[in-house]
Amino acid sequence: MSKGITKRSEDYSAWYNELVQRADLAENSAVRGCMVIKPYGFSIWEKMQRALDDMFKETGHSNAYFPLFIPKSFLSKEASHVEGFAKECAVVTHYRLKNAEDGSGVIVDPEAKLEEELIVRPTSETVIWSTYKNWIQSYRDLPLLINQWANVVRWEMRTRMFLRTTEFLWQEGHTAHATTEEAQEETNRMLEVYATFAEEWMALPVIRGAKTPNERFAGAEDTLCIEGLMQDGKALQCGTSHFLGQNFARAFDVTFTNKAGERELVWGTSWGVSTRLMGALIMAHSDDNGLVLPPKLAPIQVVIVPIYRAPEDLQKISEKVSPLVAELKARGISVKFDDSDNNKPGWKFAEYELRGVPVRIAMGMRDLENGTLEIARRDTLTKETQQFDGAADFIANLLDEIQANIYQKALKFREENTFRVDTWDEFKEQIERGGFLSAHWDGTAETEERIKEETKATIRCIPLAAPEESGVDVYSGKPSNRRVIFARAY
RNA sequence: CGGGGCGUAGCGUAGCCCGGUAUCGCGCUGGUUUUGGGAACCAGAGGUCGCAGGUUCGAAUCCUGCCGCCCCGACCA
Repeated sequence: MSKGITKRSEDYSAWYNELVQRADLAENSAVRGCMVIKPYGFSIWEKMQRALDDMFKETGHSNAYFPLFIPKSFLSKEASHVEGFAKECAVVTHYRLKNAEDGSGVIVDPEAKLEEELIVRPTSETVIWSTYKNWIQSYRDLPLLINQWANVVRWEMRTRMFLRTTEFLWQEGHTAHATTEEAQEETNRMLEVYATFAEEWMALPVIRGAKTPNERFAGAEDTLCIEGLMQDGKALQCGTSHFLGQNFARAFDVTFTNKAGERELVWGTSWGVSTRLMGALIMAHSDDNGLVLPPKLAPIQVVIVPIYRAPEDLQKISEKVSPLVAELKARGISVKFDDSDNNKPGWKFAEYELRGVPVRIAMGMRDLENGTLEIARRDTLTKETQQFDGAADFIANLLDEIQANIYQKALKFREENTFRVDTWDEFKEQIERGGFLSAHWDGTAETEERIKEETKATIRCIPLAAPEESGVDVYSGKPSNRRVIFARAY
C-alpha cells in the first residue's frame, strides 16, 4: 500500500503542506494563522539558530531582549514605518477579563480599557530605538551591535506554514553607528552573513541584491536582500538587511557627541531572518519521497536500520554496529541506531526518507557474514554496499559530498531557470513558466507597478553583482543601464 | 471583505438528491505468522453525524439561523 505524499509536479501546494506535516515539522494550530512547530521541525530550526548566532557573535554582536508590547505612540513616530505596518497589527486594548453575568463564560471587562493601547510587535525598531536613546550619549558608546531572538506578530490575511504565519520566530539585529559609511558597511556585512549561511548551511544559492524603493522596508533608506528560487519557479525572499539612515534616530531623538564635541544623529541598521528559512529549506531541496536535508542542518545525519528475524540476530547486529556508532559520534556526526521493533525495515526506510535523513545504513545477517553495510543516500536515492571496515571515513566523506551535491543541484536548477528576456512578449510568456527573469528596467515605480499588475511579477532585487549594461526597459522601452531580477514570489 | 468548497471515530471518508439501526480505509488494542522498501490474517474497542432551533411517528439526510475550517482573489517591509 502506498502512503506517499502528493506528487510535487501534480500540486505543489498540496505537496508542500503534506510534506510539512508528514515529515513531522509543523502543523496548523487551533489559533488562526498560527503554526505549531513540532519537536523534529524545531530541532532543525535550532541548528539554524545556533549557526546564525555563532556568525553574529563572530561579527561582534551581542544578544539582548526587548518587550513584546509597543505603546501605540512609539509606532507612530516614524511616518513611513507606521504606514507599512498599520494594516497588520494585533492590538491589546484591555487588561482584564471577567465572568459574564449571564453565565455564558468569560468576557472582556469593559472597565479595564487601557489608556494607551499596546501593539504586539510586528518588528522591534521602535521599542529598541526608544531604549537606544538612553544607551547612547557619546561616540564611545558606538557602535552598538545588538541582536534579539524573538517572536513577532503580523496579522496577514492569508497564511502558509513557515512562509507566512501570523506569529513567527526570527532574529532581528539592530545596530547604531557614528557614521553613514560604518552603518552601510554593517548593512552589507550582515547581508553577506545571511548569504553565506544560506549557501554553506542551507545549500541554497541566493542572489544578493537591493530592493527597489517600492519594495523597501518601511522606514529604511536602503534594503538589501537575498533571494532564493524554489522548485516551482517562484522566488522567496530569504533575508533582509536594512540601512536605516538616521530615520529612527530622528524619530526617537537618538544623538551622540562626536570627538569634536558636536551633537549628531546616530546612523542605524536592522536585519532579520525568520522561520521562513525553514520554508525555503523545504521547498528548495525536497522531492516526492519527502524532505531532503543538507547534512549540516539535519538533526539526524545518519540512521542505522537493523534487519533481523530473531532477537539474537538483533543482538549480533547491535554489537557489530556499536563501535561504528561510537566512532561516528566521536567525529561529531549525529547517529541514530533504530532498533525499535514497532516498525518493519521498509516502514523505517520510508519514514527516514520522509524526514530527510541524509544517510541511511541498513545492516542484516547477510552483511554480518560478508562484513559489509548497505549505505543509501537521501539526495540521490541510491544505495551501495560498502565494507564495514573504514565505514566511518566513508560516511564522513559522504556527508560532505551530499552537502556539496545538494548545493550544486540547487545551483544548477537556478541557472537553468534564470532567463534573460529582452522583449515584452518573451517576458509574458516566460513568467508563466516561472523562474528568475533577468530584464532591463527603466527605474520608475510606474513601470514596476504596471508589470506587477499585468503579470504578478515583482522586481525581486537589483543584483549587487549586476554589471553595467545599456539596454531598454522590457516594458516601457525607455533606456536602462542594468538588468534586474523579476519573478513571481511567495 | 468578495467567489467557491467542506464540517460524519484520532486521521481520511461513504451515505444526504429520494428521511427508517452509522459505510469503508488508515491508525489503535489482543493474538498468530512475519521482518533486505510503508506486512498478512483473526478477534476487538472507538460516534453529541459542527452548533441551535424547526418539520416529522422517526432527521447525518429536509427547512431556518449560527459557528468553524480549506482553496482562489484582495493583502503580504
